[in-house]
Amino acid sequence: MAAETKGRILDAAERLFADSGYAATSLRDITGEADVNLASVNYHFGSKEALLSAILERRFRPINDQRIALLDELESRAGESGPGLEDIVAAFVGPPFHSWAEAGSDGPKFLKLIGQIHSQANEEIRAAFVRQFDRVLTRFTAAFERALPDLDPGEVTTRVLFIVGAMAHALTWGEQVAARAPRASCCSDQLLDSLVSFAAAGMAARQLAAVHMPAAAAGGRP
Amino acid sequence: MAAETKGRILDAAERLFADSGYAATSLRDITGEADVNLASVNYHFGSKEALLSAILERRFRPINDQRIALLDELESRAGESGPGLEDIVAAFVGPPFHSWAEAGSDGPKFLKLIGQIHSQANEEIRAAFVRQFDRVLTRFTAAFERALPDLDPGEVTTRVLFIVGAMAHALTWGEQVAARAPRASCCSDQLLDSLVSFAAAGMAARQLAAVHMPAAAAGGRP
DNA sequence: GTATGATTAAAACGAGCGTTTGACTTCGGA
DNA sequence: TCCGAAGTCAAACGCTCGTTTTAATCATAC
Repeated sequence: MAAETKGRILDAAERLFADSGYAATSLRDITGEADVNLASVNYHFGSKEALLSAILERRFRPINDQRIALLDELESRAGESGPGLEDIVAAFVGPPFHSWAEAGSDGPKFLKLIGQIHSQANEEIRAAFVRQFDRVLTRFTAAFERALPDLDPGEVTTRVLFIVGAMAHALTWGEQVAARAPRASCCSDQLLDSLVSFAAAGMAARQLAAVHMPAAAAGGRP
Repeated sequence: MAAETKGRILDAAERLFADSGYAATSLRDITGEADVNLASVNYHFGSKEALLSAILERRFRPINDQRIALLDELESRAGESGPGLEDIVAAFVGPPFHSWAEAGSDGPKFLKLIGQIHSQANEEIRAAFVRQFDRVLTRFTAAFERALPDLDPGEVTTRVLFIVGAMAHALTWGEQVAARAPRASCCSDQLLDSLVSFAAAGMAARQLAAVHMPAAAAGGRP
Protein backbone atom coordinates (compact mmCIF):
# COMPACT_ATOMS: atom_id res chain seq x y z
CA MET A 1 0.00 0.00 0.00
CA ALA A 2 3.09 2.17 0.17
CA ALA A 3 3.22 2.73 -3.57
CA GLU A 4 -0.39 3.80 -3.65
CA THR A 5 0.12 6.38 -0.93
CA LYS A 6 3.19 7.77 -2.66
CA GLY A 7 1.29 8.02 -5.91
CA ARG A 8 -1.68 9.69 -4.30
CA ILE A 9 0.60 12.27 -2.71
CA LEU A 10 2.40 12.93 -5.97
CA ASP A 11 -0.84 13.37 -7.87
CA ALA A 12 -2.44 15.64 -5.31
CA ALA A 13 0.67 17.74 -4.82
CA GLU A 14 1.10 18.14 -8.54
CA ARG A 15 -2.45 19.37 -8.88
CA LEU A 16 -2.21 21.81 -5.99
CA PHE A 17 1.25 23.13 -6.84
CA ALA A 18 0.03 23.76 -10.36
CA ASP A 19 -2.99 25.71 -9.17
CA SER A 20 -1.54 27.70 -6.30
CA GLY A 21 2.22 27.44 -6.56
CA TYR A 22 4.71 25.73 -4.33
CA ALA A 23 4.97 28.20 -1.47
CA ALA A 24 1.24 28.76 -1.18
CA THR A 25 0.41 25.07 -0.92
CA SER A 26 0.72 23.47 2.50
CA LEU A 27 1.41 19.85 3.27
CA ARG A 28 -1.96 19.79 5.02
CA ASP A 29 -3.63 20.85 1.78
CA ILE A 30 -1.83 18.05 -0.02
CA THR A 31 -2.47 15.28 2.47
CA GLY A 32 -6.05 16.39 2.81
CA GLU A 33 -6.60 16.23 -0.94
CA ALA A 34 -4.77 12.91 -1.19
CA ASP A 35 -6.65 11.56 1.83
CA VAL A 36 -3.48 10.35 3.53
CA ASN A 37 -1.88 11.14 6.83
CA LEU A 38 0.09 14.35 7.21
CA ALA A 39 3.27 12.61 8.27
CA SER A 40 3.37 10.37 5.23
CA VAL A 41 4.86 13.10 3.05
CA ASN A 42 7.93 13.31 5.23
CA TYR A 43 7.98 9.55 5.61
CA HIS A 44 7.94 8.81 1.90
CA PHE A 45 9.77 11.83 0.51
CA GLY A 46 11.71 13.34 3.38
CA SER A 47 10.59 16.92 2.97
CA LYS A 48 8.33 19.23 1.03
CA GLU A 49 11.18 20.26 -1.24
CA ALA A 50 12.05 16.65 -1.98
CA LEU A 51 8.42 16.06 -2.87
CA LEU A 52 8.57 18.79 -5.48
CA SER A 53 11.80 17.35 -6.82
CA ALA A 54 10.12 13.97 -7.16
CA ILE A 55 7.24 15.54 -9.06
CA LEU A 56 9.57 17.31 -11.44
CA GLU A 57 11.65 14.19 -11.91
CA ARG A 58 8.62 12.06 -12.66
CA ARG A 59 7.29 14.35 -15.35
CA PHE A 60 10.23 16.23 -16.80
CA ARG A 61 12.60 13.33 -17.26
CA PRO A 62 10.47 11.56 -19.90
CA ILE A 63 9.63 14.84 -21.59
CA ASN A 64 13.24 15.89 -21.92
CA ASP A 65 14.30 12.39 -22.94
CA GLN A 66 11.70 12.46 -25.67
CA ARG A 67 12.89 15.85 -26.86
CA ILE A 68 16.45 14.59 -27.19
CA ALA A 69 15.31 11.38 -28.86
CA LEU A 70 13.22 13.26 -31.40
CA LEU A 71 16.09 15.56 -32.20
CA ASP A 72 18.47 12.61 -32.52
CA GLU A 73 16.09 11.01 -34.97
CA LEU A 74 15.66 14.20 -36.97
CA GLU A 75 19.39 14.75 -37.22
CA SER A 76 20.21 11.18 -38.18
CA ARG A 77 17.53 11.26 -40.84
CA ALA A 78 18.42 14.68 -42.25
CA GLY A 79 21.35 15.20 -44.56
CA GLU A 80 24.34 17.47 -44.30
CA SER A 81 22.26 20.58 -43.80
CA GLY A 82 20.49 19.31 -40.70
CA PRO A 83 16.77 19.08 -40.00
CA GLY A 84 14.26 21.73 -40.96
CA LEU A 85 13.22 24.56 -38.72
CA GLU A 86 9.65 23.47 -38.09
CA ASP A 87 10.76 19.96 -37.24
CA ILE A 88 13.21 21.23 -34.65
CA VAL A 89 10.57 23.46 -33.11
CA ALA A 90 8.07 20.61 -33.04
CA ALA A 91 10.58 18.32 -31.36
CA PHE A 92 11.14 20.95 -28.72
CA VAL A 93 7.64 22.09 -27.88
CA GLY A 94 5.76 18.91 -28.75
CA PRO A 95 6.61 16.52 -25.89
CA PRO A 96 5.04 18.53 -23.06
CA PHE A 97 1.84 18.85 -25.05
CA HIS A 98 1.77 15.17 -25.80
CA SER A 99 2.26 14.33 -22.15
CA TRP A 100 -0.96 16.24 -21.69
CA ALA A 101 -2.86 13.62 -23.62
CA GLU A 102 -1.00 10.66 -22.14
CA ALA A 103 -1.12 11.46 -18.47
CA GLY A 104 -4.81 10.83 -17.90
CA SER A 105 -6.73 13.55 -16.17
CA ASP A 106 -3.70 14.83 -14.31
CA GLY A 107 -1.88 15.88 -17.45
CA PRO A 108 -3.41 19.31 -17.90
CA LYS A 109 -2.72 20.27 -14.31
CA PHE A 110 0.90 19.38 -14.65
CA LEU A 111 1.28 21.67 -17.60
CA LYS A 112 0.31 24.59 -15.42
CA LEU A 113 3.05 23.52 -13.05
CA ILE A 114 5.59 23.73 -15.85
CA GLY A 115 4.61 27.33 -16.37
CA GLN A 116 4.77 28.00 -12.65
CA ILE A 117 8.13 26.40 -12.16
CA HIS A 118 9.62 28.55 -14.88
CA SER A 119 9.40 31.64 -12.73
CA GLN A 120 9.33 30.60 -9.12
CA ALA A 121 10.35 28.03 -6.50
CA ASN A 122 13.27 27.87 -4.19
CA GLU A 123 16.62 28.66 -5.74
CA GLU A 124 17.87 25.15 -5.06
CA ILE A 125 14.93 23.53 -6.76
CA ARG A 126 15.26 25.85 -9.71
CA ALA A 127 18.88 24.79 -10.01
CA ALA A 128 17.85 21.13 -10.15
CA PHE A 129 15.28 21.95 -12.81
CA VAL A 130 17.65 24.03 -14.86
CA ARG A 131 20.36 21.38 -14.67
CA GLN A 132 18.05 18.91 -16.36
CA PHE A 133 16.75 21.44 -18.84
CA ASP A 134 20.18 22.69 -19.80
CA ARG A 135 21.16 19.68 -21.88
CA VAL A 136 17.97 20.10 -23.86
CA LEU A 137 18.60 23.79 -24.35
CA THR A 138 22.16 23.22 -25.48
CA ARG A 139 21.24 20.59 -28.02
CA PHE A 140 18.37 22.54 -29.50
CA THR A 141 20.23 25.83 -29.60
CA ALA A 142 22.95 24.11 -31.62
CA ALA A 143 20.36 22.64 -33.97
CA PHE A 144 18.75 26.04 -34.46
CA GLU A 145 22.10 27.66 -35.14
CA ARG A 146 22.76 25.12 -37.88
CA ALA A 147 19.35 25.65 -39.41
CA LEU A 148 19.74 29.43 -39.29
CA PRO A 149 23.34 30.15 -40.27
CA ASP A 150 22.60 33.81 -40.99
CA LEU A 151 21.56 34.53 -37.41
CA ASP A 152 23.91 35.67 -34.65
CA PRO A 153 24.40 32.87 -32.11
CA GLY A 154 23.33 35.29 -29.41
CA GLU A 155 20.18 36.05 -31.35
CA VAL A 156 19.38 32.34 -31.54
CA THR A 157 19.75 32.04 -27.78
CA THR A 158 17.42 34.99 -27.31
CA ARG A 159 14.79 33.61 -29.63
CA VAL A 160 14.88 30.23 -27.93
CA LEU A 161 14.10 32.16 -24.78
CA PHE A 162 11.04 33.59 -26.51
CA ILE A 163 9.92 30.14 -27.58
CA VAL A 164 10.28 28.79 -24.07
CA GLY A 165 8.21 31.69 -22.77
CA ALA A 166 5.49 31.27 -25.37
CA MET A 167 5.36 27.56 -24.67
CA ALA A 168 5.25 27.89 -20.90
CA HIS A 169 2.54 30.52 -21.12
CA ALA A 170 0.53 28.43 -23.55
CA LEU A 171 0.81 25.43 -21.26
CA THR A 172 -0.32 27.48 -18.30
CA TRP A 173 -3.16 29.43 -19.84
CA GLY A 174 -3.97 27.65 -23.07
CA GLU A 175 -6.94 25.94 -21.51
CA GLN A 176 -8.57 29.14 -20.38
CA VAL A 177 -7.88 31.02 -23.58
CA ALA A 178 -9.26 28.14 -25.58
CA ALA A 179 -12.50 28.57 -23.66
CA ARG A 180 -12.58 32.28 -24.57
CA ALA A 181 -11.67 31.95 -28.22
CA PRO A 182 -14.67 31.64 -30.52
CA ARG A 183 -13.73 28.62 -32.58
CA ALA A 184 -10.09 27.76 -32.98
CA SER A 185 -7.65 26.34 -30.43
CA CYS A 186 -10.33 23.98 -29.31
CA CYS A 187 -7.89 21.31 -28.27
CA SER A 188 -4.28 20.91 -27.36
CA ASP A 189 -3.33 19.53 -30.77
CA GLN A 190 -4.48 22.70 -32.39
CA LEU A 191 -2.76 24.83 -29.78
CA LEU A 192 0.44 22.92 -30.47
CA ASP A 193 0.10 23.41 -34.21
CA SER A 194 -0.36 27.11 -33.69
CA LEU A 195 2.65 27.29 -31.44
CA VAL A 196 4.86 25.45 -33.91
CA SER A 197 3.86 27.76 -36.75
CA PHE A 198 4.29 30.82 -34.60
CA ALA A 199 7.66 29.81 -33.15
CA ALA A 200 9.13 28.64 -36.44
CA ALA A 201 8.16 31.87 -38.16
CA GLY A 202 9.50 33.93 -35.28
CA MET A 203 12.73 31.98 -35.26
CA ALA A 204 13.18 32.59 -38.98
CA ALA A 205 12.47 36.31 -38.77
CA ARG A 206 14.92 38.53 -40.58
CA GLN A 207 17.39 39.84 -38.05
CA LEU A 208 17.51 43.60 -37.60
CA ALA A 209 20.59 45.30 -38.97
CA ALA A 210 21.84 45.38 -35.37
CA VAL A 211 24.48 48.09 -35.44
CA HIS A 212 26.97 46.82 -32.93
CA MET A 213 28.29 49.84 -31.12
CA PRO A 214 31.03 48.09 -29.12
CA ALA A 215 30.11 49.50 -25.76
CA ALA A 216 30.47 53.18 -26.44
CA ALA A 217 28.45 56.31 -26.05
CA ALA A 218 24.88 57.26 -25.36
CA GLY A 219 22.18 57.35 -28.01
CA GLY A 220 19.83 54.42 -27.99
CA ARG A 221 16.78 54.16 -30.16
CA PRO A 222 16.31 57.21 -32.35
CA MET B 1 7.90 61.28 6.63
CA ALA B 2 4.88 59.16 5.81
CA ALA B 3 5.42 59.28 2.10
CA GLU B 4 9.02 58.19 2.42
CA THR B 5 8.08 55.13 4.47
CA LYS B 6 5.40 54.13 2.00
CA GLY B 7 7.84 54.46 -0.86
CA ARG B 8 10.51 52.47 0.90
CA ILE B 9 8.04 49.68 1.56
CA LEU B 10 6.85 49.66 -2.05
CA ASP B 11 10.38 49.52 -3.41
CA ALA B 12 11.57 46.81 -1.07
CA ALA B 13 8.44 44.71 -1.52
CA GLU B 14 8.67 45.02 -5.28
CA ARG B 15 12.24 43.80 -5.23
CA LEU B 16 11.55 40.88 -2.93
CA PHE B 17 8.30 39.80 -4.58
CA ALA B 18 10.12 39.80 -7.90
CA ASP B 19 12.94 37.63 -6.60
CA SER B 20 11.07 35.16 -4.43
CA GLY B 21 7.41 35.50 -5.28
CA TYR B 22 4.52 36.80 -3.24
CA ALA B 23 3.82 33.85 -0.97
CA ALA B 24 7.45 33.19 -0.16
CA THR B 25 8.15 36.76 0.92
CA SER B 26 7.22 37.70 4.49
CA LEU B 27 6.35 41.13 5.79
CA ARG B 28 9.36 40.82 8.06
CA ASP B 29 11.58 40.37 5.03
CA ILE B 30 10.06 43.46 3.49
CA THR B 31 10.19 45.72 6.52
CA GLY B 32 13.70 44.50 7.26
CA GLU B 33 14.89 45.35 3.77
CA ALA B 34 13.07 48.67 3.83
CA ASP B 35 14.37 49.41 7.32
CA VAL B 36 10.94 50.35 8.64
CA ASN B 37 8.77 48.98 11.43
CA LEU B 38 6.84 45.78 10.86
CA ALA B 39 3.50 47.38 11.67
CA SER B 40 3.90 50.12 9.10
CA VAL B 41 2.85 47.88 6.25
CA ASN B 42 -0.54 47.29 7.77
CA TYR B 43 -0.75 50.93 8.83
CA HIS B 44 -0.07 52.33 5.38
CA PHE B 45 -1.55 49.66 3.14
CA GLY B 46 -3.92 47.67 5.30
CA SER B 47 -2.67 44.20 4.44
CA LYS B 48 -0.07 42.26 2.54
CA GLU B 49 -2.48 41.70 -0.34
CA ALA B 50 -3.27 45.39 -0.54
CA LEU B 51 0.45 46.09 -0.66
CA LEU B 52 0.80 43.91 -3.73
CA SER B 53 -2.17 45.60 -5.31
CA ALA B 54 -0.53 48.97 -4.71
CA ILE B 55 2.66 47.75 -6.35
CA LEU B 56 0.81 46.48 -9.39
CA GLU B 57 -1.21 49.66 -9.62
CA ARG B 58 1.86 51.87 -9.42
CA ARG B 59 3.68 50.08 -12.21
CA PHE B 60 1.05 48.56 -14.48
CA ARG B 61 -1.24 51.52 -14.79
CA PRO B 62 1.30 53.72 -16.61
CA ILE B 63 2.48 50.81 -18.75
CA ASN B 64 -1.02 49.92 -19.87
CA ASP B 65 -1.95 53.55 -20.37
CA GLN B 66 1.08 53.97 -22.59
CA ARG B 67 0.18 50.88 -24.58
CA ILE B 68 -3.28 52.22 -25.27
CA ALA B 69 -1.94 55.69 -26.07
CA LEU B 70 0.59 54.30 -28.53
CA LEU B 71 -2.06 52.23 -30.24
CA ASP B 72 -4.40 55.23 -30.38
CA GLU B 73 -1.67 57.25 -32.05
CA LEU B 74 -0.85 54.48 -34.52
CA GLU B 75 -4.47 54.05 -35.50
CA SER B 76 -5.17 57.75 -35.88
CA ARG B 77 -2.08 58.13 -38.02
CA ALA B 78 -2.67 55.07 -40.19
CA GLY B 79 -5.16 55.02 -43.02
CA GLU B 80 -8.12 52.79 -43.71
CA SER B 81 -6.08 49.60 -43.45
CA GLY B 82 -4.88 50.26 -39.92
CA PRO B 83 -1.34 50.29 -38.56
CA GLY B 84 1.34 47.81 -39.57
CA LEU B 85 2.02 44.60 -37.75
CA GLU B 86 5.43 45.50 -36.33
CA ASP B 87 4.13 48.80 -35.04
CA ILE B 88 1.29 47.12 -33.18
CA VAL B 89 3.65 44.58 -31.68
CA ALA B 90 6.06 47.32 -30.65
CA ALA B 91 3.27 49.30 -29.01
CA PHE B 92 2.28 46.21 -27.05
CA VAL B 93 5.62 44.87 -25.84
CA GLY B 94 7.58 48.13 -25.77
CA PRO B 95 6.20 49.96 -22.70
CA PRO B 96 7.29 47.42 -20.07
CA PHE B 97 10.80 47.42 -21.50
CA HIS B 98 10.93 51.19 -21.50
CA SER B 99 9.79 51.32 -17.90
CA TRP B 100 12.90 49.28 -17.26
CA ALA B 101 15.09 52.17 -18.30
CA GLU B 102 12.96 54.82 -16.65
CA ALA B 103 12.48 53.36 -13.23
CA GLY B 104 16.00 53.76 -11.92
CA SER B 105 17.62 50.74 -10.40
CA ASP B 106 14.32 49.21 -9.37
CA GLY B 107 13.10 48.82 -12.92
CA PRO B 108 14.69 45.51 -13.76
CA LYS B 109 13.44 43.92 -10.60
CA PHE B 110 9.90 44.91 -11.36
CA LEU B 111 10.07 43.23 -14.71
CA LYS B 112 10.72 39.93 -13.01
CA LEU B 113 7.60 40.58 -10.99
CA ILE B 114 5.58 40.92 -14.17
CA GLY B 115 6.70 37.48 -15.17
CA GLN B 116 5.91 36.13 -11.72
CA ILE B 117 2.48 37.65 -11.52
CA HIS B 118 1.51 36.07 -14.80
CA SER B 119 1.45 32.63 -13.29
CA GLN B 120 0.85 32.96 -9.58
CA ALA B 121 -0.59 35.02 -6.76
CA ASN B 122 -3.86 34.83 -4.99
CA GLU B 123 -6.88 34.39 -7.21
CA GLU B 124 -8.32 37.74 -6.13
CA ILE B 125 -5.16 39.61 -6.97
CA ARG B 126 -4.93 37.89 -10.30
CA ALA B 127 -8.45 39.01 -11.02
CA ALA B 128 -7.51 42.61 -10.31
CA PHE B 129 -4.51 42.29 -12.58
CA VAL B 130 -6.43 40.64 -15.36
CA ARG B 131 -9.17 43.24 -15.15
CA GLN B 132 -6.69 45.99 -15.92
CA PHE B 133 -4.92 43.94 -18.57
CA ASP B 134 -8.12 42.95 -20.31
CA ARG B 135 -8.79 46.32 -21.92
CA VAL B 136 -5.28 46.23 -23.37
CA LEU B 137 -5.74 42.71 -24.64
CA THR B 138 -9.07 43.53 -26.24
CA ARG B 139 -7.78 46.61 -28.05
CA PHE B 140 -4.66 44.91 -29.35
CA THR B 141 -6.41 41.75 -30.38
CA ALA B 142 -8.77 43.85 -32.47
CA ALA B 143 -5.85 45.70 -34.04
CA PHE B 144 -4.12 42.45 -34.87
CA GLU B 145 -7.27 41.05 -36.41
CA ARG B 146 -7.50 44.06 -38.68
CA ALA B 147 -3.85 43.77 -39.69
CA LEU B 148 -4.21 40.05 -40.35
CA PRO B 149 -7.58 39.59 -42.03
CA ASP B 150 -6.67 36.12 -43.31
CA LEU B 151 -6.23 34.70 -39.82
CA ASP B 152 -9.00 33.10 -37.78
CA PRO B 153 -9.98 35.37 -34.89
CA GLY B 154 -9.33 32.48 -32.54
CA GLU B 155 -5.89 32.06 -34.02
CA VAL B 156 -5.14 35.72 -33.36
CA THR B 157 -6.15 35.30 -29.72
CA THR B 158 -3.89 32.28 -29.43
CA ARG B 159 -0.92 34.04 -30.96
CA VAL B 160 -1.36 37.03 -28.68
CA LEU B 161 -1.10 34.52 -25.85
CA PHE B 162 2.22 33.40 -27.29
CA ILE B 163 3.47 36.97 -27.47
CA VAL B 164 2.50 37.62 -23.88
CA GLY B 165 4.36 34.50 -22.84
CA ALA B 166 7.47 35.36 -24.80
CA MET B 167 7.41 38.88 -23.40
CA ALA B 168 6.89 37.82 -19.79
CA HIS B 169 9.62 35.25 -20.04
CA ALA B 170 12.00 37.71 -21.65
CA LEU B 171 11.29 40.21 -18.90
CA THR B 172 11.92 37.61 -16.23
CA TRP B 173 15.01 35.93 -17.61
CA GLY B 174 16.34 38.29 -20.24
CA GLU B 175 18.95 39.63 -17.88
CA GLN B 176 20.43 36.23 -17.13
CA VAL B 177 20.32 35.02 -20.70
CA ALA B 178 21.99 38.20 -21.83
CA ALA B 179 24.84 37.34 -19.51
CA ARG B 180 25.12 33.90 -21.08
CA ALA B 181 24.86 34.90 -24.70
CA PRO B 182 28.20 35.62 -26.34
CA ARG B 183 27.60 38.98 -27.92
CA ALA B 184 24.08 39.96 -28.82
CA SER B 185 21.22 40.90 -26.51
CA CYS B 186 23.62 42.97 -24.51
CA CYS B 187 20.99 45.44 -23.38
CA SER B 188 17.27 45.71 -23.05
CA ASP B 189 16.92 47.76 -26.23
CA GLN B 190 18.37 44.94 -28.24
CA LEU B 191 16.24 42.39 -26.42
CA LEU B 192 13.18 44.45 -27.26
CA ASP B 193 14.16 44.68 -30.93
CA SER B 194 14.60 40.94 -31.04
CA LEU B 195 11.24 40.39 -29.42
CA VAL B 196 9.45 42.70 -31.83
CA SER B 197 10.96 40.95 -34.85
CA PHE B 198 10.21 37.54 -33.42
CA ALA B 199 6.64 38.32 -32.41
CA ALA B 200 5.74 40.11 -35.62
CA ALA B 201 7.04 37.26 -37.73
CA GLY B 202 5.27 34.71 -35.58
CA MET B 203 2.06 36.68 -35.74
CA ALA B 204 2.26 36.80 -39.54
CA ALA B 205 2.97 33.10 -39.93
CA ARG B 206 0.91 31.29 -42.52
CA GLN B 207 -1.94 29.55 -40.75
CA LEU B 208 -2.02 25.78 -41.03
CA ALA B 209 -4.78 24.43 -43.21
CA ALA B 210 -6.61 23.62 -40.00
CA VAL B 211 -8.99 20.89 -41.01
CA HIS B 212 -11.88 21.45 -38.68
CA MET B 213 -13.15 18.03 -37.75
CA PRO B 214 -16.25 19.11 -35.87
CA ALA B 215 -15.75 16.98 -32.78
CA ALA B 216 -15.66 13.56 -34.30
CA ALA B 217 -13.55 10.47 -34.23
CA ALA B 218 -10.10 9.43 -33.18
CA GLY B 219 -7.00 9.90 -35.28
CA GLY B 220 -5.02 12.94 -34.38
CA ARG B 221 -1.69 13.84 -35.86
CA PRO B 222 -0.47 11.25 -38.40
C1' DG C 1 0.78 -17.70 16.33
C1' DT C 2 4.09 -14.77 16.84
C1' DA C 3 8.15 -11.91 15.78
C1' DT C 4 9.61 -8.41 12.45
C1' DG C 5 9.88 -4.63 9.50
C1' DA C 6 7.20 -1.42 6.85
C1' DT C 7 3.54 1.72 6.90
C1' DT C 8 -0.09 4.65 8.91
C1' DA C 9 -2.09 7.41 12.66
C1' DA C 10 -2.49 11.04 16.11
C1' DA C 11 -0.43 14.45 18.63
C1' DA C 12 2.75 17.66 19.59
C1' DC C 13 6.97 20.67 18.57
C1' DG C 14 9.12 25.12 17.78
C1' DA C 15 9.32 28.56 14.40
C1' DG C 16 7.45 31.92 11.60
C1' DC C 17 3.44 33.96 9.70
C1' DG C 18 0.02 38.29 9.06
C1' DT C 19 -2.14 41.21 11.99
C1' DT C 20 -3.43 44.01 16.16
C1' DT C 21 -2.62 46.62 20.16
C1' DG C 22 -1.37 50.43 22.99
C1' DA C 23 2.10 53.40 24.33
C1' DC C 24 5.44 56.72 22.61
C1' DT C 25 7.12 60.40 19.38
C1' DT C 26 6.60 64.15 16.22
C1' DC C 27 4.90 68.45 14.83
C1' DG C 28 1.79 72.02 12.63
C1' DG C 29 -2.10 75.01 13.99
C1' DA C 30 -5.12 77.13 17.73
C1' DT D 1 1.89 76.39 25.26
C1' DC D 2 -0.86 72.91 24.58
C1' DC D 3 -3.67 69.80 21.70
C1' DG D 4 -4.64 66.27 18.62
C1' DA D 5 -3.81 63.98 14.49
C1' DA D 6 -0.31 61.31 12.08
C1' DG D 7 3.22 58.31 12.34
C1' DT D 8 6.42 55.05 14.58
C1' DC D 9 7.64 51.43 17.65
C1' DA D 10 8.07 47.08 20.55
C1' DA D 11 5.43 43.53 21.94
C1' DA D 12 2.19 40.34 21.67
C1' DC D 13 -1.93 37.89 19.45
C1' DG D 14 -3.79 33.65 17.37
C1' DC D 15 -2.79 30.77 13.79
C1' DT D 16 -0.58 27.77 10.38
C1' DC D 17 3.52 26.05 8.84
C1' DG D 18 7.02 21.89 8.07
C1' DT D 19 8.74 18.53 10.77
C1' DT D 20 9.30 15.06 14.51
C1' DT D 21 7.92 11.78 17.77
C1' DT D 22 5.57 7.94 19.62
C1' DA D 23 2.30 4.56 19.34
C1' DA D 24 -0.84 1.65 16.69
C1' DT D 25 -1.59 -1.20 12.63
C1' DC D 26 -0.60 -4.15 8.88
C1' DA D 27 1.59 -7.76 6.01
C1' DT D 28 4.52 -11.39 5.82
C1' DA D 29 7.88 -15.14 6.86
C1' DC D 30 9.09 -18.22 10.40
